[in-house]
Amino acid sequence: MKDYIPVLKRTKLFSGIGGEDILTMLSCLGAELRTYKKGEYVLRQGEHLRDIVILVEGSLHIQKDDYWGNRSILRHIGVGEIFGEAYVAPESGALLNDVIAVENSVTVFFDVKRVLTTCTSACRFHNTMVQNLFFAISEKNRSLVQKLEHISRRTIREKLLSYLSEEAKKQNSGSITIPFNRQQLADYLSVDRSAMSNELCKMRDEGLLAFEKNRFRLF
Amino acid sequence: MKDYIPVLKRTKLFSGIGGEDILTMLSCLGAELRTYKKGEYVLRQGEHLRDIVILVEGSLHIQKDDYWGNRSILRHIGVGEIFGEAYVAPESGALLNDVIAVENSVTVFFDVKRVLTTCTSACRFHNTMVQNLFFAISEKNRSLVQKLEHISRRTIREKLLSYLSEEAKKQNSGSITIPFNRQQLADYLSVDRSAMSNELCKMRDEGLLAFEKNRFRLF
DNA sequence: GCCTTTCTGTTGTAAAAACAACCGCTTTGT
DNA sequence: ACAAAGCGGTTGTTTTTACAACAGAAAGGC
Repeated sequence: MKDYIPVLKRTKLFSGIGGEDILTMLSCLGAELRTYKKGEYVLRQGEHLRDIVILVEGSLHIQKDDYWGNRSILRHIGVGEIFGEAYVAPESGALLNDVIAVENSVTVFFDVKRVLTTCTSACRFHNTMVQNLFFAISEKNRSLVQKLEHISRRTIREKLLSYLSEEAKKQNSGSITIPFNRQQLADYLSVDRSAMSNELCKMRDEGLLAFEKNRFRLF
Repeated sequence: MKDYIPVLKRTKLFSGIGGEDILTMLSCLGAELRTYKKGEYVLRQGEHLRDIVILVEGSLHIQKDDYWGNRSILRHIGVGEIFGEAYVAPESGALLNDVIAVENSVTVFFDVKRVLTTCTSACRFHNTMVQNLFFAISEKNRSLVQKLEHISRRTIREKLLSYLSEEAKKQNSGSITIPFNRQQLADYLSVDRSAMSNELCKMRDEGLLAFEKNRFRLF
């Protein structure tokens, strides 16, 4: 667990809390390290979640497969990101999505309800943590709205441009790397892969962008 | 302001707080009542928000119009619902959407940062309120995910069924009333109104559902 | 009551997406 | 090194959607 303190320190959840204190809190909160091989499930749709999870190594996809095997990718989780916060509230029902390891990954689980429900004076970081949680989920909320904006576009081209230009803004560069291959990007944008591939090549031929694998450059 | 205490008391934000205490808190937080006529803007895209807002009368739409006048409705806000929570975090940027009064409406604005940033021992409800805020935004997060699920469907029919059946589940009945007219529903689901109208009638003819105005019954 | 505006459904056409099948290249595993 | 699996691009066909234009019904204003 100690190895990951530097990562944890940089997460939104532990913002403003020192490394020493994090270690104390983790044990107090019953933190648990779990490892996954590529392709393994971290969480499954329908489960009830009692913990909040931080990814400390690897990468994950939050996704959903329907009856016919059509996959929809809700979001990509990178190192240092939190997930599961939306299901910590008492009335929140079962998980709506699967969480799956895209590569070998390591997570930290811990029972955030202890923070939320125990006497608030028990630990001086309770308040900080609740507030951090609030900011984290607030940010996730805004990013979901932005994803809705991409998906709401009517054509594949518009969806691509909406997504790629937001990534460019986030990464502060016209040259970006995305965490998806073609199929995954299509599943993320809810379009057909071949149609999307086609559109990408048209856009490239028109001089709108260039790409190689998962690196894109916008002009 | 007093007139709306019963409404406020039933909101998620003041859950677990008595009417008397709410009144005290409101003045302490600089709560402000604002009224809007049908069609007026409550908030505008690009603004920076310092307050959290509760709708106590009427109804609102959170929406966005692009350069060409295409409207996209993000969500409908009913009496007792909170909005703006996602923009209270310090690093959250400008508002991504407009908020507009669908009918004559009344809101309560108040500076929630006072709760989040002042010494937490100043008021015994600070912690309750931060926690309530957290649960509220957590629920909104889940509902955004569900909306993404509707929009992610590939055909208009699937989008309609996804949306309507979720409403039926929420309203716990096969017979539901939606807060949208046809154009608004189309803007909510990001499809063309006439195509949607067409599809609805086809579905009716096939015996999948029945409707009259904004009332729908699923079979 | 009458006029105007808004709302909903209808139709036809053009554009776009989904779907399916296939190919060559790369990566992976043994 | 070889076979198998995965990935990305291409093409043709079918389905679906967007778009535009219009008409009748309903609602709202004066």
